[in-house]
Amino acid sequence: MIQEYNPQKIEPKWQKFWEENGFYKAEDFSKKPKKYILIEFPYPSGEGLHVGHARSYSALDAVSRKKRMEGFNVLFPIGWDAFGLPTENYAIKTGIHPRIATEKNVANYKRQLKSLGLSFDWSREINTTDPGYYKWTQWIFLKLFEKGLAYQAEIPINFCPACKIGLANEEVVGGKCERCGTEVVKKTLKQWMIKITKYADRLIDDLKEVDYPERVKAQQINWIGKSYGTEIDFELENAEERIKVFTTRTDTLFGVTAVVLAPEHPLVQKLITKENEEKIKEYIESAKKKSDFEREKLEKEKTGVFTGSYCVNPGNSEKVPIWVGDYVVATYGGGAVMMVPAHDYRDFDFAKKYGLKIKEVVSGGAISKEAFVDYGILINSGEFDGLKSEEAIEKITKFLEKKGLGRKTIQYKLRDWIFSRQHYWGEPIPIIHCEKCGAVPVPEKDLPVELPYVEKYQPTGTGESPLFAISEWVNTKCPKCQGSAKRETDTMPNWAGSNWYYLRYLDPVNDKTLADAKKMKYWMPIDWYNGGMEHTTLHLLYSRFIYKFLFDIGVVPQKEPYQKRTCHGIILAADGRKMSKSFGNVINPDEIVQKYGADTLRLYEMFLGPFDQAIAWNEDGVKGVYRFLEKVWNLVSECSKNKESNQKISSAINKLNKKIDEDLEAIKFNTIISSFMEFVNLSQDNKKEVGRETIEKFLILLSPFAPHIAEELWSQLGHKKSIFFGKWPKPDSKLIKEKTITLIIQINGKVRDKIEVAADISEDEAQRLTISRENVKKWTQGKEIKKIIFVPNKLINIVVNS
RNA sequence: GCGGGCAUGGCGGAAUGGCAGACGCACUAGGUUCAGGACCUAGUGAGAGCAAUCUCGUGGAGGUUCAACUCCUCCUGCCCGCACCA
Repeated sequence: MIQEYNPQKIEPKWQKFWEENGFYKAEDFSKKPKKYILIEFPYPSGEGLHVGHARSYSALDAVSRKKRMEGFNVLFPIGWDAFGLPTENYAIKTGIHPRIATEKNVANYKRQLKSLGLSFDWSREINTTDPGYYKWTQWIFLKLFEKGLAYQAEIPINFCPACKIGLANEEVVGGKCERCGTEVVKKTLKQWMIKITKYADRLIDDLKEVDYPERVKAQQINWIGKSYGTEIDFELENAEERIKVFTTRTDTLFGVTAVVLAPEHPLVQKLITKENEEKIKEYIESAKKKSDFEREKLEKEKTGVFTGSYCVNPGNSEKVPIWVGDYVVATYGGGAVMMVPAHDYRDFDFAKKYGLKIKEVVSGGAISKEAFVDYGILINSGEFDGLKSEEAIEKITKFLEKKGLGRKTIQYKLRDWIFSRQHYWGEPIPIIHCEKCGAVPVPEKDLPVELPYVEKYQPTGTGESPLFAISEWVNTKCPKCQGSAKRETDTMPNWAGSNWYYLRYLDPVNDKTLADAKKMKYWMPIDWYNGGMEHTTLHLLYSRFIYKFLFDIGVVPQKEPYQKRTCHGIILAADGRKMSKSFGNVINPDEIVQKYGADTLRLYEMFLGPFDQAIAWNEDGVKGVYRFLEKVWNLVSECSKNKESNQKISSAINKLNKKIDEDLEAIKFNTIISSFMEFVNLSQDNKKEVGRETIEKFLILLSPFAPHIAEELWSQLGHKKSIFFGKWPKPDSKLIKEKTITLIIQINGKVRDKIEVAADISEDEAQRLTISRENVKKWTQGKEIKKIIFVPNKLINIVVNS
């Protein structure tokens, strides 16, 4: 059997063998306990698989393989999130139809994934662009519509002038389009919106029930941005309407010296007085032209204009001027704030700039210099003087409630989800617009509304979807009145398909329902979901919301889809930058597989460093792992004829066994790989003492991580059945215990000596041995021994006077 | 500003409060080789010493403890997310 380790030869052989024998098929309703292990399905881009994909897939593949060997019925599926902009942009550039491009890219990804020996259940492969799939994406939309959670609104949206598309807030990064980097502008369009805000509280509260990393929970909570406060009504001097402001600092009500409205506030037009009219209209126009990003850039330079009108402070009935300022966010808290310059930094700046009054109402600061924003004792606040801020908030709110001019309320930063995209390559929104009946849902029996296959999928440039130009598709009949009507031409964002894809894996070809209820009951929830940190406030939040909605309408069995979430760190190029074509620093996994083999790539990616940490690629490190596999190969050939292991080796293999069990649950793949290396190093130094049984156990332990070499050596050892039919061993704690240990001797906590002693040495015996040592005497001579601390199996510490 | 996290050799990193630097890379010396590479052996935190051994050492300053990379307080620097959110 001695031949050289040649991964190129053995890997394709076993990949074929595993696939042909259906090793990875998950069995519905199996009596074995189930494990649903999920990776975020990839977007099949033209660039091909990234080594970052390989990192998380290899790790979760190891988890899946190990769980199977432990007797679980494992579902580890794969599919394609294929709708969306990158493919459409690629198609526009190259003239290749997005459908063709997708097919090509999927085929390439598939080849690459298979070359890594990942144990996906390919029989459940899904693709979000299949009509049979997006039928159910559309069905979910109809349900949202039916329950009043999908609605249309004429709103100013973020618009990318390059992609010619509306963007959700989440897709705007630093004022720029997430995809192409162009500066985003405002444009008012009629958009489909989804009421995710209705689920804000539950999205926060139910985080208690799931096992997510702390930072993921914190980020979601922060994103939803729940804050408790008071809504206060400021009555107008000359009109019926009231200006409603939101504040968390109700205690500062008596310090209000102006009310500031966002330029978009609906009352602005009404409040403009004749003498100020021109100035204000000009100001509002210029504010509207500015993008959000520009507004943010000018953060320090606050601008505004006085409307000429006044309102009344409900606390002290003072007359308060009304201003317009673009630092007030239109979409939060009603787009109006009460300005308290003495106790808010922003208001302080604004008041200084325009010479507004600064009135101190909370003592403790030096308001002539800067705003005092901490809590304190109230002053200049009439009957509330002397109260602490906390009490004052309560009492002033009650006071306002009595007068009908204020109430406790809660505000969220989270906004409703803009669900329309003016693009071709997405799921058509299943709505028909009828002049008589309005927006009419496409009847369920007519789903899917198929995306027409056309030659012209370029953006129209007017902000309309390319579908708008396809008249034979657009013109249809109203399902209600049979009159002529037009189809909705916007498509869904690509989050739509990924909202629920994990359910489709359970029942990928069902055309009666999105997935059979019994199957969902068997498989859900997902036991372990790994993905990128960048999806925390996007896909992860959206899909939790959709799952909750599906739960509410009785489709899915629980409130939360993902029991445990982990996040992988991204892989950077060797130069520490992001891997990017433009930097020319991209590592293609194909090259590594060709040069070193899939097992090397898999182990290296796990060995790199902590799984959740961003880390730079290092080709020299790859070589180190390859050397390790060569050592494994040689070790197995050399030790296969040995009979039994000595005590040291059998202790080591059991320790390794235990270490893998523990570290896998703790997501510490890097230390698992180093433990394998340690064991091999030890075995190399004790070749004659490594018995056949130990070698076989070692191969079983290695098999989830480096499946090809393990399977090959297993078969070379004469086994007829695959190593993956082998049972995962349990560490034997009796064997782990060594007969002798190295007892550390400390004097005053410093290591001064070591002795080999029996592992079960008694405290008295250890003391006796220790005290008689020359090295110890040297340190204790002439000193009083105050205390001796004995830690069994570890150390003895002698405390002396210093 | 708010939230989350991190700081350990030349590098990536390891250490249930109990031998700091496992494992890998790089490097040095020797062996092997026609050569390059690969491989084998030994060494590799800093300083002192022929050596045994000793001193210092986990961003900084304190504290708790017989014992601190680990726990607590403060500070500094860096990374990630959010951000004129009232």
